[in-house]
Amino acid sequence: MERLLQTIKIAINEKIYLKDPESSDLGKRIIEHSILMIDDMGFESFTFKKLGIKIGSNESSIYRYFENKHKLLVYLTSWYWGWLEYQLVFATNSISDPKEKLTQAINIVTRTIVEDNAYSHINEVLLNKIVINESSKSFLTKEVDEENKDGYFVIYKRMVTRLEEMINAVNAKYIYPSSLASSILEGSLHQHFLKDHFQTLTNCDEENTPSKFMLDLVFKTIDQ
Amino acid sequence: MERLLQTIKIAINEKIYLKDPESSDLGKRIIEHSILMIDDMGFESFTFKKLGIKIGSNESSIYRYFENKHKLLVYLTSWYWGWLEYQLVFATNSISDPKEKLTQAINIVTRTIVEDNAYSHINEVLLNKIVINESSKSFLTKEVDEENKDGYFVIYKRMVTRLEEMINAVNAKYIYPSSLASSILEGSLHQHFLKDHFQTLTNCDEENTPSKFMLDLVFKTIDQ
DNA sequence: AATTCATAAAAGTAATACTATTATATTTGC
DNA sequence: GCAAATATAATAGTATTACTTTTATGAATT
Repeated sequence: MERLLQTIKIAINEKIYLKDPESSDLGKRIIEHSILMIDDMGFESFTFKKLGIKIGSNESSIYRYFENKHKLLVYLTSWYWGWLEYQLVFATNSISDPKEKLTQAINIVTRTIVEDNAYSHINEVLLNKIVINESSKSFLTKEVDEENKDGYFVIYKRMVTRLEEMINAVNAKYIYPSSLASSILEGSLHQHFLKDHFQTLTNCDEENTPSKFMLDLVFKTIDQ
Repeated sequence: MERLLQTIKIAINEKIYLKDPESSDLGKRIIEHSILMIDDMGFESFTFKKLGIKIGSNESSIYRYFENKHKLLVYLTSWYWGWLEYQLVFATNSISDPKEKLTQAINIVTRTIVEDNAYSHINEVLLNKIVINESSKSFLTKEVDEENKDGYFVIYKRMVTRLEEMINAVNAKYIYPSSLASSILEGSLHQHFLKDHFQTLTNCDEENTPSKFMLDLVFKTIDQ
């Protein structure tokens, strides 16, 4: 993406980490290799001990950055949504026609991520895969209400609100704008998952992308 | 529900368990109390050791029924979908008008579950809560393809196919019937979750139910 | 040169997720 | 009615996880 992004830091709620991983070389290596390892072995098998061995550091040093692996997952997904939000705003800001704006927004948030080298230590393609496969686990917990109160999910919620406002701008009479907005995000992640693992449960593939499915669904729903 | 259900056993793929929990009193207590405990403490905190203590049995005895707690979760969700499938077929079988049939189907699969005493040891209300809060964890794993090949998710897939066929019967020209069908199931679980934890991300509540949202979405999408 | 700070190393703890072995109680088949 | 088979319970043990604590070391700062 734009060079501009290289100078912009995605602001993550400070409660999620103990020490900002962007503030040191070790912190960046934690982020870089946790993405590679979670993608490779899945969140359940991933441990701080294994990560420590991989980055030639000690388990206890990683614990100075994140209380536990759940918080690391919350951090990674927050970063992803922050990164995507930036692209959403950047790409839609100058569009005045509400339909065109919403179309572009849906394209951005539902597309398959391709290489982006704005942040050298973060592989956005793999991070997108992690969001598809693991991010539900960040909020499907008994602690969700408490963590929500502490602002762990603000960026995600802001994304939904942005989409909701764009839906409203197209059709102010539609009575489920936030349900539709949240469905665009979760639904497209789910269709991406299905196309990789349950092809019989989706019509989405390389040609009929989740983006096309969602655009068709959204505009038929609100545009009448 | 109907008494009929009391005599019908929901058939679960035998690979999911080591010994059929329906075949013994201990097995039924395992199912009964695992539902109560997973609802109460969440899947992460739930262990076979704690379950053993609760039912006055031993951890090792539970391991003779299920290899691990993941398989127990797959069993519980499969049972739920089998139970819901039965209600879906029962309630829509005699309807000939395609639109009315699909309407009824969506109502059944998206509604809030209320008490049902057909199976004395299974609390369907709590099981529905578990499906909302935990069932994604049954397929968001590194083993999903292997388990899918072994038929762990057949009942769920059959449900999606049934909905897909009903969508086709209303509009054979719609090109995303299975994506829409899978979105009805996952999307409604997600809206139920949001209404309990993230009210700002949904318009659904007791009045504007997920069923109404889904009916509106589906018919606007395919009915034109 | 002294202090502080970040990281590393090592050791320890409680719990988890099992497995294995043996004992006991119950059921069933002849 | 008894032996054999089966189910369950009890006990103990293992490797790993998810941490915490303490101490050491080196690097940067004052």
